Amino acid sequence: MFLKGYLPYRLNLLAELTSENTQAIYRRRHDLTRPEWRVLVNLAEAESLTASELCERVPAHKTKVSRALASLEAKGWLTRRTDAADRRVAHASLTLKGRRAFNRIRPEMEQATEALLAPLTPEDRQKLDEGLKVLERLFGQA
Amino acid sequence: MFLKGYLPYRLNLLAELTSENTQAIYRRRHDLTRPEWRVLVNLAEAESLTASELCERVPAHKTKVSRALASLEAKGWLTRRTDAADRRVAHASLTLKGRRAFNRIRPEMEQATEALLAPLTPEDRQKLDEGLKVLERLFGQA
DNA sequence: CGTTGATAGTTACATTCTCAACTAATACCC
DNA sequence: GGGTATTAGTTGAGAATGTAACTATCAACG
Repeated sequence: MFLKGYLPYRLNLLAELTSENTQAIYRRRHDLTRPEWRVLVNLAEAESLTASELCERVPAHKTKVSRALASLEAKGWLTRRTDAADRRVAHASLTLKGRRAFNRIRPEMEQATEALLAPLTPEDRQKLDEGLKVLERLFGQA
Repeated sequence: MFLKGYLPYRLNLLAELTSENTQAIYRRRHDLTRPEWRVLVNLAEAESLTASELCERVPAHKTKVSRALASLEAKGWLTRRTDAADRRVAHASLTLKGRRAFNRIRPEMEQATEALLAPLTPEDRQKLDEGLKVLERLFGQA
């Protein structure tokens, strides 16, 4: 069958299957969209970021980032202060509440992924990683 | 950084990057959604399929398949006839017009993917394929 | 038969995404 | 400086998606 050997199809399908468990965690259990979750992760690792910087890192379109920031701000998980030198720019950083939320969610996410990959041998994991690295190099993500 | 080594993130990102070119083809150039495109492919390879069969093969939720079928039928690319024995069931099959459309789009899709992967050596491709197969076996898709 | 429960597929509603237009602030350049 | 073009970020309209409810048909069991 055509699609079965077709790279974009294979990747999309595997991405969906792999994301099912983890999505359930941030969506259902913590009421976050994927952009919100990713913004949270990036802010947790960066002290403070502007919307543009988040667009690059997430990565996502600016409208998604903008709405994710607004939603997380409404939750009280982050605050924004406008840059003194360039008043178009706002620096977002997690509040204590946001940091705690991340620290609660992160291990749940890691556990879910580890549970999913539990049946894989170290050799399998190695092969998987190498395969993905091929593409990451291709896209300059490596 | 946490996400960079995180499998669901890596897969989703690679899937998105890989799909960009090909999506542009079926979306912009041929005005098809992804479910529509996948239904088209599956019907092109199967003579005739019910909505349920398509749900399994695409794979997709029945609402997506239902809408894709309705849309492709409106385009005149497929017809449906209700099963004689079970009148809940409808068998969809491509019209000549639908078949021709698929034959037009398919090589464009293959070319786009091949262009994307052109920089990869045979060893790279081998590694990529093996990595994906690890996951496909995990999910029983192999 | 007739009631109850399952199944195939569609429809409705709420959420999310995409894309374009918009506002506000800054940079460029004569 | 004053006009024009860029840039940061937000908002709005329409498409696509997810979830649940719905219709129609069939199966099972008394």
